[in-house]
Amino acid sequence: MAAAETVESILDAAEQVFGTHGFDGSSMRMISEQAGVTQSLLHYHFANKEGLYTAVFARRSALITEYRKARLAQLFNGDKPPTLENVLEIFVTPLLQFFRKKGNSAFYLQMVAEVTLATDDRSKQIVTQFHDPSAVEFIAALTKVLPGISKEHAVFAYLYAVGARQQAHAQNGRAARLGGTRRESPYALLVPFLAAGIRAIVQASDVDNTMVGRA
Amino acid sequence: MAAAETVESILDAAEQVFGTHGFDGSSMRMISEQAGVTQSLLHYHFANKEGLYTAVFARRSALITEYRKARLAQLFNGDKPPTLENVLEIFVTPLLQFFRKKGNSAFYLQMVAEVTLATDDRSKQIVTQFHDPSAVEFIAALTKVLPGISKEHAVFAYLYAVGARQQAHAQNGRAARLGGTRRESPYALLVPFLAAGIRAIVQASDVDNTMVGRA
DNA sequence: GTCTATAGTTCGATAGAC
DNA sequence: GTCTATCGAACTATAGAC
Repeated sequence: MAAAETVESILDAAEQVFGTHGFDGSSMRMISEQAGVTQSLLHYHFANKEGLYTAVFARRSALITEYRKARLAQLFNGDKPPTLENVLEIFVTPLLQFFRKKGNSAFYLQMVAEVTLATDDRSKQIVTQFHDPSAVEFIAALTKVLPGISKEHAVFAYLYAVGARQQAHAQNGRAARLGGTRRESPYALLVPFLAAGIRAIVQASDVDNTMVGRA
Repeated sequence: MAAAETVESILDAAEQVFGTHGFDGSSMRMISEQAGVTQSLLHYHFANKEGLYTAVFARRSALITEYRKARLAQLFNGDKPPTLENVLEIFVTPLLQFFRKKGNSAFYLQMVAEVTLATDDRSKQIVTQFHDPSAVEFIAALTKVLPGISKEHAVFAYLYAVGARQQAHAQNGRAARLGGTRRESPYALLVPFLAAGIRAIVQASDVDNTMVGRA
């Protein structure tokens, strides 16, 4: 009956190993050793490697999506009219409170980056099931704070933001290599960067609409 | 003596397979079948899997870096003073002319995205050797067209741009899924988005400098 | 330079004891 | 629920013929 804790330990280990080496670079043996259990126990609880991989996303995504949804709802039900910056702050803030082990948030973000960029069916399925709901929320929020933006441009704005955020939290040491000293958080500039960039997209939308209106 | 053409065929096949399945998801067998040669021939020409992987980057990177370096030099030696938009256009333009087979540019960009986000030593080594030189060029160009920006902020601006561009050319179908109809190129909005975002970073730099001056 | 054949390792998954 | 033991497949790499 201590199985619940065992399952959590396995998921923690899987998160670390999958986040570090990717799906194909990770083996069930590596994960079982990291978790301190035998390999067959992984199959008992998660059937196969793909099931374990999916379970890592399933554990986090619902909580995170609901949390962000709640914060956006709170924002739009407040007294002051929400700004683009308010929405983007919810978007870029790392959600450390959902991780039991320090450092696992970086591993999970690495896993999200992998499936977001990959083209295979398994990755597409995971993004569709676990991450698109949150994306839809943010795209809707963007259209609320930016009435001039088109649906299609809001999608592009969201995807650009996803990409910039991925590089901001990349743990590969490239920023330090390119920039010498590394005193500043790459998050500090992200919100002003995204806000100005997305407002420029709105202007492009307006120009397009105007030209369509003329034609 | 037709070996040169054979080597190119192998590299084309490796580019496609590595770009589609990643380093660990690709096997020497898959690549040899795609190239229409035997597996041992891959070892004869490239010693091992890592050697073949590295060779794919080596074939493209020098040419691309030199091409961009030349276009930037041409830009800064022209009559008109270059704008941020001029620099960014060179940055976002896909370099189709360096690919023998149609579609391989997408595979190569996928490979670049993988090593740029990964944290293992092999990926770091490849980025350092083959992509950082081009990054240094762009960061220098940014500091030229934006005198107020700090070196560190220019690095962040460059990395944000890398991330946004990666999502813009992602071939995973997510934009279509989130945005309904897909009539517009995700590249069209990228330059105005990045230009406005980076100018916002410059303003943040100026504010920082002012505050440092006050303290 | 290109092939066939295979050695040696690691993998995902399962059977069965407790 | 967790373990030991192992099977069969797939992998990287190499030896050796031509």
